[in-house]
Amino acid sequence: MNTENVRTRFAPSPTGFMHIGNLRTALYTYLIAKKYNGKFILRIEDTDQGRYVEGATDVIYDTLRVCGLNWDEGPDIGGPVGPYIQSERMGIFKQYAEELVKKGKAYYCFCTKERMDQVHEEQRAKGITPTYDRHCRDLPADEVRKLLDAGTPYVIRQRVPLDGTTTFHDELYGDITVPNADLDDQILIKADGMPTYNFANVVDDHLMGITHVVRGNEYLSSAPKYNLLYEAFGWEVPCYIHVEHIMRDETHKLSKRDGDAYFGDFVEAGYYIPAILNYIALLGWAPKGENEIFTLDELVQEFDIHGLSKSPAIFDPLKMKAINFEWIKRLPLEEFKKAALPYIRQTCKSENVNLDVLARVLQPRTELFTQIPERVDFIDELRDYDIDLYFNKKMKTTPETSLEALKASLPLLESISETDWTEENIYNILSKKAEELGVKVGWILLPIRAALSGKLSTPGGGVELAAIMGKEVTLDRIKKGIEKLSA
RNA sequence: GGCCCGUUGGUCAAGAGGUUAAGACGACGCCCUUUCACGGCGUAAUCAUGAGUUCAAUUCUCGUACGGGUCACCA
Repeated sequence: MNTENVRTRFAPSPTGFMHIGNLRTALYTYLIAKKYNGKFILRIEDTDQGRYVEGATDVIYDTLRVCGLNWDEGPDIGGPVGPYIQSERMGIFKQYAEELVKKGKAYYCFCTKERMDQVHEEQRAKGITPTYDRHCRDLPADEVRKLLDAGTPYVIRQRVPLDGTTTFHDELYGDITVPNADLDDQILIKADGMPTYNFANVVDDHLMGITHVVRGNEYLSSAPKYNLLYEAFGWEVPCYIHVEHIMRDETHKLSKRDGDAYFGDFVEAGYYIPAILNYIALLGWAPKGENEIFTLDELVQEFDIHGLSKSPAIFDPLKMKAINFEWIKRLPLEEFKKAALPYIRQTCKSENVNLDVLARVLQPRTELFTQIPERVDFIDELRDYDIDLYFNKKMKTTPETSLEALKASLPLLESISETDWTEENIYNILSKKAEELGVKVGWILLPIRAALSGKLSTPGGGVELAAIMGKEVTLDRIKKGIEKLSA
Protein backbone atom coordinates (compact mmCIF):
# COMPACT_ATOMS: atom_id res chain seq x y z
CA MET A 1 0.00 0.00 0.00
CA ASN A 2 1.23 3.43 -0.95
CA THR A 3 2.00 5.53 2.10
CA GLU A 4 3.53 8.56 0.41
CA ASN A 5 1.66 11.84 0.24
CA VAL A 6 -1.42 10.27 1.64
CA ARG A 7 -4.64 12.18 1.17
CA THR A 8 -7.87 10.77 2.51
CA ARG A 9 -11.31 12.24 2.53
CA PHE A 10 -14.50 11.98 4.44
CA ALA A 11 -17.40 12.81 2.19
CA PRO A 12 -20.67 12.80 4.08
CA SER A 13 -24.04 13.94 2.91
CA PRO A 14 -25.61 16.47 5.22
CA THR A 15 -28.58 14.55 6.56
CA GLY A 16 -28.81 16.30 9.89
CA PHE A 17 -27.44 13.38 11.87
CA MET A 18 -24.14 11.65 12.31
CA HIS A 19 -24.65 7.93 12.18
CA ILE A 20 -22.20 6.04 14.33
CA GLY A 21 -21.14 3.97 11.33
CA ASN A 22 -20.40 7.12 9.39
CA LEU A 23 -18.42 8.50 12.24
CA ARG A 24 -16.40 5.32 12.34
CA THR A 25 -15.64 5.68 8.66
CA ALA A 26 -14.55 9.25 9.33
CA LEU A 27 -12.37 8.02 12.16
CA TYR A 28 -10.65 5.32 10.12
CA THR A 29 -10.19 7.79 7.30
CA TYR A 30 -8.65 10.29 9.68
CA LEU A 31 -6.42 7.66 11.25
CA ILE A 32 -4.98 6.56 7.95
CA ALA A 33 -4.19 10.12 6.96
CA LYS A 34 -2.55 10.95 10.28
CA LYS A 35 -0.73 7.67 10.56
CA TYR A 36 1.14 8.45 7.35
CA ASN A 37 1.44 12.18 7.97
CA GLY A 38 -1.04 12.81 5.23
CA LYS A 39 -3.99 15.12 4.81
CA PHE A 40 -7.51 14.50 5.96
CA ILE A 41 -10.00 16.24 3.74
CA LEU A 42 -13.62 17.03 4.33
CA ARG A 43 -15.90 17.20 1.34
CA ILE A 44 -19.60 17.81 1.72
CA GLU A 45 -21.73 15.89 -0.74
CA ASP A 46 -24.84 17.95 -0.79
CA THR A 47 -26.04 17.39 -4.33
CA ASP A 48 -29.24 15.72 -3.28
CA GLN A 49 -31.47 18.76 -3.25
CA GLY A 50 -34.46 16.76 -2.17
CA ARG A 51 -32.75 15.79 1.01
CA TYR A 52 -31.57 19.23 1.98
CA VAL A 53 -31.82 19.75 5.73
CA GLU A 54 -31.33 23.07 7.42
CA GLY A 55 -28.24 23.16 9.62
CA ALA A 56 -27.22 19.68 8.61
CA THR A 57 -23.72 20.72 7.62
CA ASP A 58 -23.16 22.11 11.09
CA VAL A 59 -23.88 18.71 12.57
CA ILE A 60 -21.00 17.36 10.51
CA TYR A 61 -18.65 20.14 11.52
CA ASP A 62 -19.61 20.03 15.17
CA THR A 63 -19.35 16.29 15.47
CA LEU A 64 -15.96 16.05 13.84
CA ARG A 65 -14.70 18.93 15.94
CA VAL A 66 -15.79 17.64 19.31
CA CYS A 67 -14.34 14.29 18.36
CA GLY A 68 -11.05 15.88 17.46
CA LEU A 69 -11.17 14.69 13.87
CA ASN A 70 -9.77 17.89 12.50
CA TRP A 71 -9.63 18.24 8.78
CA ASP A 72 -6.76 19.80 6.88
CA GLU A 73 -8.84 20.96 3.97
CA GLY A 74 -12.54 21.57 3.83
CA PRO A 75 -15.36 23.93 2.95
CA ASP A 76 -14.80 26.26 5.89
CA ILE A 77 -11.01 26.40 5.81
CA GLY A 78 -10.46 25.96 2.12
CA GLY A 79 -7.48 24.33 0.53
CA PRO A 80 -5.70 23.96 -2.79
CA VAL A 81 -8.28 21.79 -4.53
CA GLY A 82 -11.57 23.43 -3.62
CA PRO A 83 -14.37 24.05 -3.60
CA TYR A 84 -15.05 21.37 -1.04
CA ILE A 85 -18.78 21.52 -1.28
CA GLN A 86 -19.97 19.36 -4.08
CA SER A 87 -22.87 21.58 -5.08
CA GLU A 88 -20.34 24.26 -5.91
CA ARG A 89 -18.50 21.94 -8.24
CA MET A 90 -21.39 21.15 -10.51
CA GLY A 91 -19.92 22.91 -13.50
CA ILE A 92 -16.83 20.79 -13.80
CA PHE A 93 -18.20 17.34 -14.42
CA LYS A 94 -19.79 17.56 -17.81
CA GLN A 95 -16.55 18.27 -19.63
CA TYR A 96 -15.06 15.17 -18.11
CA ALA A 97 -17.99 13.12 -19.28
CA GLU A 98 -17.65 14.60 -22.75
CA GLU A 99 -13.99 13.72 -22.73
CA LEU A 100 -15.02 10.15 -22.11
CA VAL A 101 -17.48 10.30 -25.00
CA LYS A 102 -14.65 11.42 -27.27
CA LYS A 103 -12.57 8.53 -26.06
CA GLY A 104 -15.40 6.16 -26.83
CA LYS A 105 -15.78 5.25 -23.16
CA ALA A 106 -19.15 6.90 -22.80
CA TYR A 107 -22.06 7.80 -25.01
CA TYR A 108 -25.12 9.98 -25.29
CA CYS A 109 -28.37 8.31 -24.48
CA PHE A 110 -31.70 9.81 -25.47
CA CYS A 111 -33.93 7.29 -23.81
CA THR A 112 -36.61 8.87 -21.70
CA LYS A 113 -37.24 8.04 -18.11
CA GLU A 114 -40.59 6.63 -19.18
CA ARG A 115 -39.01 4.27 -21.65
CA MET A 116 -36.54 3.09 -19.03
CA ASP A 117 -39.26 2.44 -16.52
CA GLN A 118 -41.04 0.33 -19.07
CA VAL A 119 -37.93 -1.58 -20.04
CA HIS A 120 -37.09 -2.28 -16.45
CA GLU A 121 -40.58 -3.46 -15.77
CA GLU A 122 -40.50 -5.85 -18.67
CA GLN A 123 -37.15 -7.15 -17.55
CA ARG A 124 -38.42 -7.73 -14.09
CA ALA A 125 -41.45 -9.54 -15.46
CA LYS A 126 -39.10 -11.85 -17.31
CA GLY A 127 -37.12 -12.39 -14.16
CA ILE A 128 -33.96 -10.69 -15.37
CA THR A 129 -32.03 -8.06 -13.49
CA PRO A 130 -33.16 -4.65 -14.69
CA THR A 131 -30.39 -2.93 -16.58
CA TYR A 132 -30.08 -0.48 -19.41
CA ASP A 133 -30.78 -2.30 -22.67
CA ARG A 134 -28.10 -0.27 -24.42
CA HIS A 135 -30.61 1.09 -26.88
CA CYS A 136 -28.51 4.18 -27.66
CA ARG A 137 -25.10 2.63 -27.27
CA ASP A 138 -24.44 2.31 -30.97
CA LEU A 139 -26.37 5.17 -32.46
CA PRO A 140 -24.65 6.46 -35.61
CA ALA A 141 -22.67 9.64 -35.01
CA ASP A 142 -24.73 11.75 -37.37
CA GLU A 143 -27.93 10.72 -35.69
CA VAL A 144 -26.49 11.67 -32.32
CA ARG A 145 -25.48 15.01 -33.78
CA LYS A 146 -28.96 15.56 -35.14
CA LEU A 147 -30.66 14.77 -31.85
CA LEU A 148 -28.24 16.94 -29.94
CA ASP A 149 -28.76 19.84 -32.31
CA ALA A 150 -32.49 19.44 -31.99
CA GLY A 151 -32.09 19.91 -28.26
CA THR A 152 -33.28 16.43 -27.37
CA PRO A 153 -32.81 15.75 -23.66
CA TYR A 154 -30.07 13.24 -23.02
CA VAL A 155 -27.95 11.59 -20.41
CA ILE A 156 -24.38 10.41 -20.73
CA ARG A 157 -23.75 6.77 -20.00
CA GLN A 158 -20.62 4.82 -19.33
CA ARG A 159 -19.70 2.43 -22.14
CA VAL A 160 -18.85 -0.76 -20.25
CA PRO A 161 -17.06 -3.46 -22.25
CA LEU A 162 -19.47 -6.17 -23.32
CA ASP A 163 -17.19 -9.05 -22.46
CA GLY A 164 -14.07 -9.77 -20.50
CA THR A 165 -13.70 -9.10 -16.80
CA THR A 166 -12.73 -6.25 -14.56
CA THR A 167 -10.56 -6.68 -11.51
CA PHE A 168 -10.15 -4.20 -8.74
CA HIS A 169 -8.06 -4.35 -5.65
CA ASP A 170 -9.19 -3.75 -2.12
CA GLU A 171 -6.64 -3.59 0.68
CA LEU A 172 -8.71 -5.92 2.80
CA TYR A 173 -10.51 -8.14 0.34
CA GLY A 174 -7.70 -8.46 -2.13
CA ASP A 175 -8.47 -8.77 -5.84
CA ILE A 176 -12.08 -9.03 -6.83
CA THR A 177 -12.94 -9.92 -10.39
CA VAL A 178 -16.32 -9.56 -12.03
CA PRO A 179 -17.55 -10.26 -15.57
CA ASN A 180 -18.12 -7.05 -17.47
CA ALA A 181 -21.35 -8.49 -18.77
CA ASP A 182 -22.76 -8.03 -15.27
CA LEU A 183 -22.00 -4.33 -15.26
CA ASP A 184 -24.60 -1.77 -16.27
CA ASP A 185 -23.97 1.16 -18.57
CA GLN A 186 -24.57 3.50 -15.69
CA ILE A 187 -25.50 7.13 -16.07
CA LEU A 188 -22.68 9.61 -15.57
CA ILE A 189 -24.47 12.84 -16.36
CA LYS A 190 -28.16 13.17 -15.69
CA ALA A 191 -30.68 14.85 -17.98
CA ASP A 192 -30.38 18.03 -15.94
CA GLY A 193 -26.67 18.15 -16.69
CA MET A 194 -25.67 17.18 -13.15
CA PRO A 195 -23.36 14.28 -12.45
CA THR A 196 -24.50 11.17 -10.66
CA TYR A 197 -22.92 10.45 -7.34
CA ASN A 198 -20.76 7.70 -8.73
CA PHE A 199 -19.32 9.89 -11.40
CA ALA A 200 -18.84 12.98 -9.28
CA ASN A 201 -17.09 10.82 -6.75
CA VAL A 202 -14.53 9.52 -9.15
CA VAL A 203 -13.82 12.91 -10.65
CA ASP A 204 -13.68 14.69 -7.31
CA ASP A 205 -11.47 12.09 -5.72
CA HIS A 206 -9.07 12.38 -8.62
CA LEU A 207 -9.13 16.14 -8.76
CA MET A 208 -8.55 16.31 -5.04
CA GLY A 209 -5.67 13.89 -5.22
CA ILE A 210 -7.26 11.36 -2.93
CA THR A 211 -4.98 8.37 -2.45
CA HIS A 212 -7.03 6.24 -0.05
CA VAL A 213 -10.76 5.77 -0.18
CA VAL A 214 -12.37 4.39 2.92
CA ARG A 215 -16.05 3.71 2.47
CA GLY A 216 -18.85 1.42 3.39
CA ASN A 217 -19.09 -2.06 2.08
CA GLU A 218 -22.15 -1.14 0.03
CA TYR A 219 -19.80 0.30 -2.57
CA LEU A 220 -18.00 -2.95 -3.13
CA SER A 221 -20.29 -3.86 -5.99
CA SER A 222 -19.85 -0.56 -7.77
CA ALA A 223 -16.09 -0.55 -7.42
CA PRO A 224 -15.48 -2.28 -10.77
CA LYS A 225 -17.35 0.47 -12.58
CA TYR A 226 -15.26 3.02 -10.74
CA ASN A 227 -12.15 1.26 -11.89
CA LEU A 228 -13.30 1.26 -15.48
CA LEU A 229 -13.83 4.99 -15.18
CA TYR A 230 -10.37 5.60 -13.78
CA GLU A 231 -8.87 3.50 -16.53
CA ALA A 232 -10.88 5.29 -19.18
CA PHE A 233 -9.49 8.60 -17.97
CA GLY A 234 -6.04 7.16 -17.55
CA TRP A 235 -6.06 8.15 -13.89
CA GLU A 236 -4.43 6.32 -11.06
CA VAL A 237 -6.86 4.22 -9.07
CA PRO A 238 -6.84 5.06 -5.37
CA CYS A 239 -6.34 2.50 -2.68
CA TYR A 240 -9.71 1.13 -1.67
CA ILE A 241 -10.60 0.09 1.82
CA HIS A 242 -14.15 -1.11 2.19
CA VAL A 243 -15.39 -1.44 5.73
CA GLU A 244 -18.26 -3.57 6.90
CA HIS A 245 -21.43 -2.27 8.47
CA ILE A 246 -22.23 -1.95 12.11
CA MET A 247 -25.17 -4.14 12.96
CA ARG A 248 -27.85 -4.02 15.59
CA ASP A 249 -28.13 -7.79 15.48
CA GLU A 250 -27.20 -10.57 13.13
CA THR A 251 -29.52 -9.47 10.38
CA HIS A 252 -30.17 -5.77 10.85
CA LYS A 253 -27.98 -2.78 10.39
CA LEU A 254 -27.85 -0.28 13.17
CA SER A 255 -30.38 2.24 12.02
CA LYS A 256 -32.09 5.37 13.13
CA ARG A 257 -35.05 3.33 14.30
CA ASP A 258 -33.03 1.87 17.11
CA GLY A 259 -32.70 5.25 18.75
CA ASP A 260 -29.06 4.70 19.49
CA ALA A 261 -27.49 4.92 16.11
CA TYR A 262 -26.45 8.54 16.20
CA PHE A 263 -23.45 10.11 17.78
CA GLY A 264 -25.63 12.70 19.45
CA ASP A 265 -27.69 10.02 21.14
CA PHE A 266 -24.66 8.76 22.98
CA VAL A 267 -23.48 12.13 24.10
CA GLU A 268 -26.91 12.76 25.46
CA ALA A 269 -26.91 9.39 27.17
CA GLY A 270 -23.89 10.42 29.22
CA TYR A 271 -21.04 8.95 27.25
CA TYR A 272 -17.65 10.57 27.26
CA ILE A 273 -16.74 11.55 23.72
CA PRO A 274 -13.23 10.03 23.56
CA ALA A 275 -14.74 6.82 24.89
CA ILE A 276 -17.30 6.77 22.12
CA LEU A 277 -14.53 7.12 19.57
CA ASN A 278 -12.52 4.46 21.35
CA TYR A 279 -15.37 1.98 21.26
CA ILE A 280 -16.37 2.47 17.66
CA ALA A 281 -12.75 2.15 16.62
CA LEU A 282 -12.81 -1.29 18.18
CA LEU A 283 -15.98 -2.28 16.37
CA GLY A 284 -14.56 -3.89 13.31
CA TRP A 285 -10.94 -3.31 14.10
CA ALA A 286 -8.59 -5.13 16.44
CA PRO A 287 -5.43 -3.62 17.86
CA LYS A 288 -2.22 -5.62 17.86
CA GLY A 289 -1.69 -5.85 21.58
CA GLU A 290 -4.04 -6.44 24.44
CA ASN A 291 -4.74 -2.87 25.39
CA GLU A 292 -8.15 -1.66 24.37
CA ILE A 293 -8.19 1.82 25.75
CA PHE A 294 -6.87 4.41 23.35
CA THR A 295 -6.93 8.14 22.99
CA LEU A 296 -7.27 9.50 19.51
CA ASP A 297 -3.54 10.12 19.32
CA GLU A 298 -2.82 6.61 20.49
CA LEU A 299 -5.17 5.28 17.86
CA VAL A 300 -3.18 7.11 15.22
CA GLN A 301 -0.09 5.25 16.40
CA GLU A 302 -1.79 1.92 16.82
CA PHE A 303 -4.05 1.87 13.81
CA ASP A 304 -3.35 -0.59 11.04
CA ILE A 305 -5.83 -1.35 8.32
CA HIS A 306 -4.93 -5.01 8.46
CA GLY A 307 -6.67 -5.20 11.79
CA LEU A 308 -9.93 -4.30 10.07
CA SER A 309 -12.58 -6.94 9.97
CA LYS A 310 -14.23 -8.24 6.82
CA SER A 311 -17.41 -9.26 8.51
CA PRO A 312 -20.08 -7.06 10.08
CA ALA A 313 -19.84 -6.27 13.76
CA ILE A 314 -22.78 -6.22 16.11
CA PHE A 315 -22.93 -3.14 18.24
CA ASP A 316 -22.75 -4.07 21.92
CA PRO A 317 -24.07 -1.36 24.24
CA LEU A 318 -22.73 -3.26 27.24
CA LYS A 319 -19.19 -3.23 25.97
CA MET A 320 -19.45 0.38 25.03
CA LYS A 321 -20.56 1.18 28.54
CA ALA A 322 -17.63 -0.77 29.90
CA ILE A 323 -15.22 1.19 27.75
CA ASN A 324 -16.83 4.41 28.89
CA PHE A 325 -16.49 3.28 32.51
CA GLU A 326 -12.83 2.53 31.96
CA TRP A 327 -12.33 6.02 30.59
CA ILE A 328 -14.10 7.61 33.50
CA LYS A 329 -12.07 5.65 36.01
CA ARG A 330 -8.86 6.79 34.38
CA LEU A 331 -9.79 10.43 34.33
CA PRO A 332 -7.77 12.66 36.66
CA LEU A 333 -10.00 13.45 39.63
CA GLU A 334 -10.17 17.12 38.80
CA GLU A 335 -11.29 16.42 35.30
CA PHE A 336 -13.88 13.96 36.47
CA LYS A 337 -15.15 16.48 38.96
CA LYS A 338 -15.49 19.08 36.29
CA ALA A 339 -17.37 16.78 33.97
CA ALA A 340 -19.56 15.38 36.73
CA LEU A 341 -20.51 18.67 38.34
CA PRO A 342 -23.34 19.59 35.98
CA TYR A 343 -24.86 16.18 36.56
CA ILE A 344 -24.42 16.41 40.31
CA ARG A 345 -26.10 19.79 40.30
CA GLN A 346 -29.17 18.44 38.61
CA THR A 347 -30.36 16.93 41.87
CA CYS A 348 -27.89 18.17 44.45
CA LYS A 349 -28.01 21.92 44.75
CA SER A 350 -26.80 22.23 48.30
CA GLU A 351 -23.78 24.46 48.74
CA ASN A 352 -22.59 22.76 51.91
CA VAL A 353 -21.39 19.65 50.19
CA ASN A 354 -17.86 18.42 50.12
CA LEU A 355 -17.55 18.06 46.37
CA ASP A 356 -14.05 16.69 46.50
CA VAL A 357 -15.09 13.70 48.53
CA LEU A 358 -18.26 13.31 46.55
CA ALA A 359 -16.41 13.31 43.25
CA ARG A 360 -13.89 10.84 44.60
CA VAL A 361 -16.48 8.31 45.70
CA LEU A 362 -18.55 8.85 42.61
CA GLN A 363 -15.80 8.32 40.10
CA PRO A 364 -15.20 4.57 40.51
CA ARG A 365 -18.90 3.86 40.27
CA THR A 366 -19.95 6.04 37.39
CA GLU A 367 -20.35 4.22 34.13
CA LEU A 368 -22.31 7.01 32.53
CA PHE A 369 -22.53 10.60 33.66
CA THR A 370 -26.28 10.39 33.43
CA GLN A 371 -26.30 7.92 36.33
CA ILE A 372 -25.09 10.61 38.68
CA PRO A 373 -28.23 12.69 39.38
CA GLU A 374 -30.17 9.72 40.72
CA ARG A 375 -27.27 8.69 42.91
CA VAL A 376 -26.84 11.98 44.71
CA ASP A 377 -30.46 13.00 45.03
CA PHE A 378 -30.60 12.05 48.73
CA ILE A 379 -28.09 14.68 49.70
CA ASP A 380 -30.49 17.59 49.42
CA GLU A 381 -33.49 15.80 50.74
CA LEU A 382 -33.95 12.68 52.80
CA ARG A 383 -36.97 10.84 51.60
CA ASP A 384 -38.98 8.52 53.74
CA TYR A 385 -37.42 5.09 53.76
CA ASP A 386 -38.26 1.62 54.94
CA ILE A 387 -36.95 0.50 58.26
CA ASP A 388 -35.79 -2.76 56.68
CA LEU A 389 -32.84 -0.75 55.48
CA TYR A 390 -31.27 -1.34 58.86
CA PHE A 391 -31.11 -5.08 58.45
CA ASN A 392 -27.75 -6.37 57.31
CA LYS A 393 -26.81 -9.98 57.54
CA LYS A 394 -23.07 -9.70 57.27
CA MET A 395 -22.73 -6.98 59.89
CA LYS A 396 -25.49 -8.52 61.93
CA THR A 397 -27.40 -5.28 62.17
CA THR A 398 -31.11 -4.94 62.83
CA PRO A 399 -33.29 -1.91 63.50
CA GLU A 400 -32.69 -2.54 67.20
CA THR A 401 -28.90 -2.71 67.01
CA SER A 402 -28.97 0.24 64.66
CA LEU A 403 -30.77 2.33 67.20
CA GLU A 404 -28.05 1.49 69.68
CA ALA A 405 -25.35 2.30 67.17
CA LEU A 406 -26.84 5.64 66.21
CA LYS A 407 -27.33 6.61 69.82
CA ALA A 408 -23.74 5.73 70.58
CA SER A 409 -22.43 7.65 67.56
CA LEU A 410 -24.35 10.84 68.06
CA PRO A 411 -22.36 12.30 70.96
CA LEU A 412 -19.10 11.22 69.40
CA LEU A 413 -19.89 12.98 66.17
CA GLU A 414 -21.11 16.00 68.04
CA SER A 415 -17.74 16.18 69.70
CA ILE A 416 -15.96 16.67 66.41
CA SER A 417 -15.68 20.32 65.53
CA GLU A 418 -16.69 21.69 62.14
CA THR A 419 -13.09 22.21 61.19
CA ASP A 420 -12.10 18.70 62.19
CA TRP A 421 -14.97 17.18 60.22
CA THR A 422 -12.89 14.94 58.01
CA GLU A 423 -13.23 11.34 56.89
CA GLU A 424 -10.21 10.39 58.91
CA ASN A 425 -11.46 11.86 62.17
CA ILE A 426 -14.94 10.51 61.72
CA TYR A 427 -13.65 7.06 60.96
CA ASN A 428 -11.21 7.02 63.84
CA ILE A 429 -13.67 8.03 66.47
CA LEU A 430 -16.29 5.56 65.28
CA SER A 431 -13.95 2.64 64.80
CA LYS A 432 -12.56 3.18 68.26
CA LYS A 433 -16.06 2.95 69.60
CA ALA A 434 -16.64 -0.24 67.66
CA GLU A 435 -13.55 -1.69 69.19
CA GLU A 436 -14.75 -0.74 72.63
CA LEU A 437 -18.07 -2.43 72.02
CA GLY A 438 -16.39 -5.45 70.49
CA VAL A 439 -18.30 -5.14 67.21
CA LYS A 440 -17.30 -4.77 63.61
CA VAL A 441 -17.03 -1.21 62.46
CA GLY A 442 -19.77 -1.87 59.98
CA TRP A 443 -22.13 -2.48 62.82
CA ILE A 444 -21.98 1.25 63.40
CA LEU A 445 -21.33 2.54 59.92
CA LEU A 446 -24.13 0.71 58.15
CA PRO A 447 -26.83 2.32 60.25
CA ILE A 448 -25.22 5.70 59.76
CA ARG A 449 -25.21 5.24 56.04
CA ALA A 450 -28.85 4.23 56.12
CA ALA A 451 -29.86 7.12 58.32
CA LEU A 452 -28.00 9.62 56.17
CA SER A 453 -29.21 8.42 52.82
CA GLY A 454 -32.35 6.40 53.26
CA LYS A 455 -31.01 4.30 50.43
CA LEU A 456 -29.83 0.79 49.93
CA SER A 457 -27.02 1.80 47.67
CA THR A 458 -25.02 4.99 47.91
CA PRO A 459 -21.80 6.41 46.63
CA GLY A 460 -19.51 5.74 49.57
CA GLY A 461 -20.18 4.37 53.02
CA GLY A 462 -21.21 6.01 56.28
CA VAL A 463 -17.97 7.88 56.78
CA GLU A 464 -17.84 9.28 53.27
CA LEU A 465 -21.46 10.33 53.36
CA ALA A 466 -20.96 12.12 56.66
CA ALA A 467 -17.94 13.91 55.24
CA ILE A 468 -19.78 14.85 52.08
CA MET A 469 -22.88 16.14 53.80
CA GLY A 470 -21.24 18.02 56.63
CA LYS A 471 -21.69 17.99 60.35
CA GLU A 472 -25.00 19.75 60.59
CA VAL A 473 -26.91 17.59 58.14
CA THR A 474 -25.26 14.46 59.46
CA LEU A 475 -26.29 15.07 63.04
CA ASP A 476 -29.75 16.10 61.97
CA ARG A 477 -30.32 12.90 60.00
CA ILE A 478 -28.92 10.69 62.70
CA LYS A 479 -31.37 12.26 65.13
CA LYS A 480 -34.15 11.63 62.66
CA GLY A 481 -32.99 8.03 62.38
CA ILE A 482 -33.06 7.62 66.12
CA GLU A 483 -36.58 9.03 66.18
CA LYS A 484 -37.69 6.69 63.44
CA LEU A 485 -36.19 3.68 65.10
CA SER A 486 -37.58 4.60 68.49
CA ALA A 487 -41.13 4.88 67.23
C1' G B 1 -33.21 -14.08 -8.56
C1' G B 2 -28.02 -12.62 -10.92
C1' C B 3 -23.39 -10.89 -9.22
C1' C B 4 -20.06 -9.75 -5.04
C1' C B 5 -18.58 -10.41 0.09
C1' G B 6 -18.53 -12.80 4.69
C1' U B 7 -18.97 -17.04 8.70
C1' U B 8 -13.67 -18.47 15.55
C1' G B 9 -17.43 -18.69 22.63
C1' G B 10 -23.70 -14.70 23.94
C1' U B 11 -20.82 -10.05 21.82
C1' C B 12 -16.06 -7.66 19.94
C1' A B 13 -12.10 -10.54 18.40
C1' A B 14 -6.40 -12.71 18.12
C1' G B 15 -4.84 -16.46 14.94
C1' A B 16 -2.17 -16.28 8.89
C1' G B 17 -0.79 -25.73 8.27
C1' G B 18 1.40 -28.57 13.91
C1' U B 19 -1.04 -23.50 19.72
C1' U B 20 -3.30 -25.94 26.28
C1' A B 21 -7.29 -21.73 19.97
C1' A B 22 -5.06 -15.12 23.10
C1' G B 23 -7.47 -10.98 25.26
C1' A B 24 -11.82 -7.85 26.37
C1' C B 25 -17.20 -7.27 27.52
C1' G B 26 -21.01 -10.17 29.49
C1' A B 27 -22.37 -14.64 32.71
C1' C B 28 -21.19 -17.57 36.97
C1' G B 29 -18.27 -18.58 41.52
C1' C B 30 -14.75 -17.21 45.36
C1' C B 31 -11.93 -13.34 47.99
C1' C B 32 -11.68 -8.26 49.73
C1' U B 33 -15.14 -4.83 51.89
C1' U B 34 -18.34 0.70 56.27
C1' U B 35 -23.74 -0.42 51.51
C1' C B 36 -23.82 -0.90 46.19
C1' A B 37 -19.79 -0.89 43.59
C1' C B 38 -14.45 -0.89 42.41
C1' G B 39 -10.55 -4.33 42.71
C1' G B 40 -8.24 -9.39 42.88
C1' C B 41 -8.59 -14.61 41.65
C1' G B 42 -11.01 -18.38 39.11
C1' U B 43 -14.85 -21.28 36.03
C1' A B 44 -17.91 -22.26 31.93
C1' A B 45 -18.35 -21.17 26.74
C1' U B 46 -15.99 -20.82 20.06
C1' C B 47 -13.44 -22.63 14.84
C1' A B 48 -21.35 -23.05 10.39
C1' U B 49 -21.25 -27.70 7.43
C1' G B 50 -19.63 -31.63 3.80
C1' A B 51 -15.68 -33.17 0.83
C1' G B 52 -10.65 -32.60 -1.09
C1' U B 53 -5.11 -31.36 -0.60
C1' U B 54 -1.58 -32.74 3.33
C1' C B 55 2.03 -36.85 7.68
C1' A B 56 -1.03 -32.72 9.84
C1' A B 57 -6.21 -28.41 8.83
C1' U B 58 -9.62 -23.11 12.46
C1' U B 59 -5.77 -21.89 8.83
C1' C B 60 -5.39 -23.93 1.66
C1' U B 61 -9.34 -25.58 -2.45
C1' C B 62 -14.35 -26.73 -3.90
C1' G B 63 -19.49 -27.53 -2.76
C1' U B 64 -23.67 -26.64 0.82
C1' A B 65 -26.15 -23.78 4.47
C1' C B 66 -26.76 -19.27 6.69
C1' G B 67 -26.02 -13.91 6.81
C1' G B 68 -24.90 -9.31 4.43
C1' G B 69 -24.29 -6.01 0.18
C1' U B 70 -25.78 -4.54 -4.70
C1' C B 71 -28.70 -4.40 -9.04
C1' A B 72 -32.04 4.25 -9.70
C1' C B 73 -31.61 10.15 -14.22
C1' C B 74 -30.41 8.65 -4.62
C1' A B 75 -26.24 9.71 -2.36
